[in-house]
Amino acid sequence: MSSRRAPIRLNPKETGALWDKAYKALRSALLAGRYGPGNKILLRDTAEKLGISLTPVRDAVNRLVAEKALERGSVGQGGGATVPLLQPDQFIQLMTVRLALEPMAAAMAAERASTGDIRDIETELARMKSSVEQHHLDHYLEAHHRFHFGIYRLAAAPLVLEIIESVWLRCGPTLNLALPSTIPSLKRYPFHARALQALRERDADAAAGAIRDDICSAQNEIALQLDRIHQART
Amino acid sequence: MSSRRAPIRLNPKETGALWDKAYKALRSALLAGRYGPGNKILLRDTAEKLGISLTPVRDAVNRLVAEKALERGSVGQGGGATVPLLQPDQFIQLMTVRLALEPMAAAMAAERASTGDIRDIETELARMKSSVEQHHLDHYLEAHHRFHFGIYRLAAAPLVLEIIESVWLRCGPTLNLALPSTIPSLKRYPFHARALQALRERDADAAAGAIRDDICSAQNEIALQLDRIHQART
DNA sequence: GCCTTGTCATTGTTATAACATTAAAAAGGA
DNA sequence: TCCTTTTTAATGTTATAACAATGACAAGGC
Repeated sequence: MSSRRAPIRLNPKETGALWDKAYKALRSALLAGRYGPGNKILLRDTAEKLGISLTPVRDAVNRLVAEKALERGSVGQGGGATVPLLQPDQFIQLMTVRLALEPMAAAMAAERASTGDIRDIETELARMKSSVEQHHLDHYLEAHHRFHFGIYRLAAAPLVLEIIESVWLRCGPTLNLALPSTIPSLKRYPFHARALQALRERDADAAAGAIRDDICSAQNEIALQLDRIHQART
Repeated sequence: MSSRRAPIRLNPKETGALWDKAYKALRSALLAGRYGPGNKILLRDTAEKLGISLTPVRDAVNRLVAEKALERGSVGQGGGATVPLLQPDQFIQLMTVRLALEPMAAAMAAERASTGDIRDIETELARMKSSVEQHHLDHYLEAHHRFHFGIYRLAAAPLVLEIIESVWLRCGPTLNLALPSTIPSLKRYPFHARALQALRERDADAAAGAIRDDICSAQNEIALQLDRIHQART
């Protein structure tokens, strides 16, 4: 028998806890917009889809509920967790938090960005542009996410990054709900370009300003859509 | 056989989910400082103490881990969840987030505060003062909490309030660790008084400034203590 | 003596089954 | 026909037992 060290994994992919697998599956489905606001998530359904038992799925859903990415319905037939549809004023509140945190993170990033870092951000911006031109909504959203977080990561403040991410997770589905009707045009390209330029110049104030304007612009655009949706549901 | 209906509750108080009972028990123990950083929480121990089974305790612990109020150890003998002891730089990051959110909330509060609201805040400030004079650390912490959140609640932005609260929950145990050695003097009384005065005058900028200075002052004071603690543990 | 190695106790994880609860469908009566 | 009551099926919750992983400790070889 070989030494006990060398923890050979006969089944390398099967490492890790099952609830984590369920958590990641649900989380990425949420971020990718595969679930829209109001969609129900049933424990038994999900467990069967993933080929595991109730318990780890329940753990994963509970965790997402704790992070406010999901809401729990009551038990019984109408049970299940649902993706929350934010009220317009709740949406504004989350955007207000973004407005407080993200410009700050961008400013911190501008003070530390290396040339290589900036090249990565450029890549994402280019990807956003081409995704829009080819009407690839999914690619656009993904690149948009990576553009923003590529910048914030440079702030070298992982806890701040994590809090920003949790706010994105909460607005995400609502944003995606309102987005398809308004084709993601290049309307906000100037803001992103300004942010990138500010990074190049190590100009903290300009970086913060560009991100602030970007968020404000998005907020105005989406809030209108949201109001319309909520009126229609009355 | 009697009817299956008639959901008579022999034990009316025992309604509600068990995991919620466990969650509240652990959370309030944390906020009260009964657990300090580094303390371990074992599932089977806690389950036995509360007289329930493993599952709901596990749910509660997992939720607190999701909220970052606890950290999970690995499985096995050394398992269990532990109350995190923040590294100095992590502490700074959380304070940075507070610095971004709380002055903003205070500014919003100043624009809406009614006379009755302000009277409530005054009460808490007086309570803080007398608690310090009588060296009642617990009372001081409680009043301090209520003073701040009494203000932020006036911003009428419950989601923002909730995010601020989650940051407090994360810094809480670490703050309590460093606090006993530095008697909570009246050093920061002027900041609190300035905040109150700004509320009276409906001066948003002044309110934000007072809260900002208060947080900065606390950050400087505690960061020093934290550094000392971490050096001692090396 | 010291290092390896096997065994064991401890503890989180998962699966399964019994339970409780709820909403919707079905049945019955005015 | 409509309202009330009963039933039923769907679904989250909890308990329990089997499982897996990890660290500690003791036994044995160099």
